[in-house]
Amino acid sequence: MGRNRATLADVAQRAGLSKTAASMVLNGREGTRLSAEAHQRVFAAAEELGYRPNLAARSLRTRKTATIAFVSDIVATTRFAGDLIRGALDAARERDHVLLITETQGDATFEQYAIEAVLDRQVDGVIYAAMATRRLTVPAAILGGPVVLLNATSPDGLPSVVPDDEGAGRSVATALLELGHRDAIALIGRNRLKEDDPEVSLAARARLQGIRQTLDEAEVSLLAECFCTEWLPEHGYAAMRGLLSKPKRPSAIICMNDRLAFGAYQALGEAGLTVPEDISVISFDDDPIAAWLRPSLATTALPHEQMGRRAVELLLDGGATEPSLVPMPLRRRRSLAPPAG
Amino acid sequence: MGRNRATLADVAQRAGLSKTAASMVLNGREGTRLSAEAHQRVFAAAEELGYRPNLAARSLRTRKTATIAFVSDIVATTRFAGDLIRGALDAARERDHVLLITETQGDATFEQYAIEAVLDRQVDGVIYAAMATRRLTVPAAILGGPVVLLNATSPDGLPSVVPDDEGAGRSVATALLELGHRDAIALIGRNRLKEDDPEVSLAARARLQGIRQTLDEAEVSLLAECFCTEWLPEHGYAAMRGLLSKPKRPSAIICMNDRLAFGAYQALGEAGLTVPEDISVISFDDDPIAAWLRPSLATTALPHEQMGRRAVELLLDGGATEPSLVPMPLRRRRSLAPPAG
DNA sequence: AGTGGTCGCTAAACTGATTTAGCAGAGCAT
DNA sequence: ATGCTCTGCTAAATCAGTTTAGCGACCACT
Repeated sequence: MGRNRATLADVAQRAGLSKTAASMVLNGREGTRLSAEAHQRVFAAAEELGYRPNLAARSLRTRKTATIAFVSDIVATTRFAGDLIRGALDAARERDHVLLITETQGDATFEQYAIEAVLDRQVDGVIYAAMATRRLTVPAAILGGPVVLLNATSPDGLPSVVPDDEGAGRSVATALLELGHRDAIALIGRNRLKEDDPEVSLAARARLQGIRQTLDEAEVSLLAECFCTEWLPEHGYAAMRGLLSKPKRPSAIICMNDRLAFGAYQALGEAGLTVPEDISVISFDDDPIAAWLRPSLATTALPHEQMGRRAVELLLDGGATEPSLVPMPLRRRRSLAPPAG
Repeated sequence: MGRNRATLADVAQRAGLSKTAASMVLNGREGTRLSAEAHQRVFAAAEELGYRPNLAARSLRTRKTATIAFVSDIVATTRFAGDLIRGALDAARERDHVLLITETQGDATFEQYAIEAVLDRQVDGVIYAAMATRRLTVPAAILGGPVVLLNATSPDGLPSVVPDDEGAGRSVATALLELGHRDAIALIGRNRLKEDDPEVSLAARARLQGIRQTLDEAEVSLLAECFCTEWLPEHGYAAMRGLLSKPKRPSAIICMNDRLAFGAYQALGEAGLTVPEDISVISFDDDPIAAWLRPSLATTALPHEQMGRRAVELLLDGGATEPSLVPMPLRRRRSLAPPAG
């Protein structure tokens, strides 16, 4: 890989100058008194030789690698991981940095290994990412340098980037109120574990709080709240069937995420009910299936790409230490209508 | 990041030996004649100081970085990218390597930049990945070192890893034949562009070929073939409606991917038809939605994680130069049944 | 006694950059 | 002629490892 690349010494020699001179010219050092002609010669030589500095050598001296570690618990599970990475990648490229990616799989041994691997490579900073928004404690080993938490917060008061789930809760509730829904709004996806343990999820509690607050202000209370052990389609399906078996049929359903909503759609379809004429549905995440459903599902988007970007910006450009809340925009789609009759 | 780490010189000093001795002991060099006691002392000193070698310094000398570049066209678009990366990450970790990830976004400028960025960092090899299985030409710049194509092939005869789409086509057709489907099998997702231009897709042609071959051998011909401009749910929906409007109703549908199948499900649901009692459906990819659908969708899985793993193995351990075909296992699910009546 | 070999270890070179310290020559004033 | 400053540039140290070449002590053999 990249054998026989020209070195700085080659450039210097061709320009008839010292390595020192070449280095200074190429790095655009101010305050040096090299002649305009020397500049010319160095640039020309570098160009002709296709010179590119050896970053290993440079970072040995400067202790900068222009490399950021992206350490996450699980890369694969959700489609969103890719967006987080892509956003980070973009912002990193703009700053001439590159991303070293590792995965801990939530395993302490792997985490230890991952941290050592990136520290050994002298990364300039670490983005510690979680795939589900939650609270976590970062390993002490990485606290020696800049760290930003992505989709997570920590008790250490480290800079962090998280989605504004509470705001999303408010948007969702407001959207329904504006359409005239009031006393027949049901919620699918309550979950004690997610709501009560910040190390499992921060989203559940925040979303619920946003919804509650908005409804309270409008003096509306929920018709029903369904608990689900997981937020998967099958649970949404079961919850929706449960709701439909009750005497009072809801006019609108809020699902805690799009997969639950997908399950709810299935139950509604089987029951011969139409979205949104019979029942409106709104949800969270903006999973790709939301746009694919018929009718398309209104939801609040998790801005993963922006979050990844923001994390890199915080890491390299510095900035606020309080958690950086990224808004979750409401995607208005076909699944919303005023209540029937 | 990682300031005041102990250096090899520190270890050597504490052990009362030279840097040379310390280096040799820690690298487990054979043929050196250092005493057992010297070994002890070095290990002890390294342990006590928590010594970890500075990989920048090491790679300056050895020209090895234990780092692999993972260059892909698009990281985010599909959920599968994560699996590809995860597999690669796993295999890399097992070999004490780490992944440097960059994205070209299909843009020549970005690609140029990405390649330079990774070559500057002296990576030991490059995995050049495509998100849709296709043929491509790799930039000359990376040919100086080991390269493996992932989910792609190239005219240069570089080692590559691709899914066995033709085999998947055979599995799919065989599964239907075994259930007794014969003259009423329809296909959704023909697409001239994907089938004819290997730079767009290799999957479409291979899948089609596998299906055709198997059906031909059984002397069965397709009832209908629907062309779709894209492989998205809406196109599957439209195609399915088209099929249902014809006099002879199919007993089974093969969709070229799961998203098309999702659309087909929607159309079937609206038409009041039941899967699999009225019509069986089978497909390709094993997108997460396949398992979420009701009834769950039979499909052939794209083994992305295994592919990522295989790519790293090929790169580091060497191996066959002919394209490495990774089998696509058939996931038998609820959407299959013998033809009605 | 001289020679050769093995043992256990080290000094120094080397990798390719950055950075510090400083040198030669010109110009100017004293 | 001397001292001073400024200009334009360079030698050498440095970063933290790996690797080459070889040194001194000890032993065996002739």
